Amino acid sequence: MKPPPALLRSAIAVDLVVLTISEGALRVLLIRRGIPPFKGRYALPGGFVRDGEDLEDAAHRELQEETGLRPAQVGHLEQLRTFGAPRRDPRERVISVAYLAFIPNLPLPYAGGDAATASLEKADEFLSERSALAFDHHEILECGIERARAKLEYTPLAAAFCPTHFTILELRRVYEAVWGISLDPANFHRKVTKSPGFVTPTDETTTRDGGRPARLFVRGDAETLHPPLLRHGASAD
Amino acid sequence: MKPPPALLRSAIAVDLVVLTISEGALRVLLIRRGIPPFKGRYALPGGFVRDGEDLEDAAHRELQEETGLRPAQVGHLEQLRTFGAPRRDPRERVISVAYLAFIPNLPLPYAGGDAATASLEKADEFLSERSALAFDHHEILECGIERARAKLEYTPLAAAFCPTHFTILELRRVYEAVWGISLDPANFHRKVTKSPGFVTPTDETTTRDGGRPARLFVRGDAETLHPPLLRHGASAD
DNA sequence: TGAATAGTGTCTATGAGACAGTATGTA
DNA sequence: TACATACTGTCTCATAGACACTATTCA
Repeated sequence: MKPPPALLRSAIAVDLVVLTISEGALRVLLIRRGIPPFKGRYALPGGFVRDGEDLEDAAHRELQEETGLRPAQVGHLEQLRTFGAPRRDPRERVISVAYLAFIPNLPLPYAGGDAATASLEKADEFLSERSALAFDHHEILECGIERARAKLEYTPLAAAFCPTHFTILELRRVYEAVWGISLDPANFHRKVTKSPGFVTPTDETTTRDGGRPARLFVRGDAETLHPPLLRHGASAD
Repeated sequence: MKPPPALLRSAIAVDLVVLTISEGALRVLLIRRGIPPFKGRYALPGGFVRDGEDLEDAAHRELQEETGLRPAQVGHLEQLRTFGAPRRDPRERVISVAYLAFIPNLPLPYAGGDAATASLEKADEFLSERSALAFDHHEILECGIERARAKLEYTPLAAAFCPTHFTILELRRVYEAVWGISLDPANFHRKVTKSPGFVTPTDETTTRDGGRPARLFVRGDAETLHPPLLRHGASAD
């Protein structure tokens, strides 16, 4: 008789890929590690799940600890994937449930607590440098950005990067930053305003983007776009 | 000073949503539980991750234990989502990483070991009966089937339900079973054969589906379909 | 006035869907 | 021969993309 194989009992973490648009670029929230391993290296924010705490609650708690954002201020939060390779943390085995968050371009309320070293960095710089991040965080970041790019195709979640009232130009800038391409303003305008449930017009306008006053919209109630807004054929910038 | 909150240490499980097509219907592999809790109820196959074992390896191991299928015989395996609500298992907290598998319509080699009670059941029957499954397995099943339906739209993974050599009719039957609709044979044929990397023709034909001999195809090398094959407009059966 | 953006019109190319029609096997 | 399925042709409609054009603000 073989002895039964030892079952795993492990710590559970949540890691966060927090994305936002600022200065026309897709940015990701990173912290600089103050302790080994990977001391001084950038890493995704995250932490351990507590006894009795739901996974998504843990993600919201960590997000609030790092950014000060309460759940209602987060544009979108979804589970991304779970990373659990045996040696992904050199100290001990950790199963990490990664979450993906979209937040509007806000002045972050504070950078207190663990977050004294948190900053928003350009996503493409960390995508191209494979070993700039601690642990397996490069793989998690890749996974999160690819998910974000795909979600913009078939959901109206681009609006999660915008303030509650936004113009079509501001929405287009989200697509251009996330996909890294430029889109035709006229066709984009028609597509978005004609897509049922994508955006809802208000009777307000703004001139904050310059030029002729633009109508302000709020998020629609659709969960998916039919038909989708495909990046495939779009012209590279 | 508050005491630091207790961190979670927990068992890690993998649960499997194993889908296949047989007799024209989408079916899911279920086991009948022999022990409490939920004794006698249907459940998704699954088990605990071992010390030092990778998550995907654990999924393959469980799949082989339940079905006898070696990794190479599995059409497709991907991580689905992680379920970790505090009371999802009434005995103790378990974090379960769910996987989704597509397997061809094979006579399952054996039903030994844990799998003495395993069977392939019609998916839609268990989708509509919310409390027919143990634990939160109904939610996991819903998640898996929705993922499968979506994946057929923008990937060539329908072929993962087929034997290595298949006809366009057989591929269409996969779509019809998973989406629960009927598709126009002529348009489907053109769409699939013209979509780059979806299927690769061989020089063999078969008459196993009746009628004029049909060309046999093998899976192409594309990972995604451009443009996708959308279920949106398709006519309900 | 010119520069900038908003928003509409319109032409073309592409693909989906409906469905007719031809090809080639089995019973 | 009847039939079943394979596959192609063709028509119509919807949408994407290119791009011209008008509208409305600010400097």
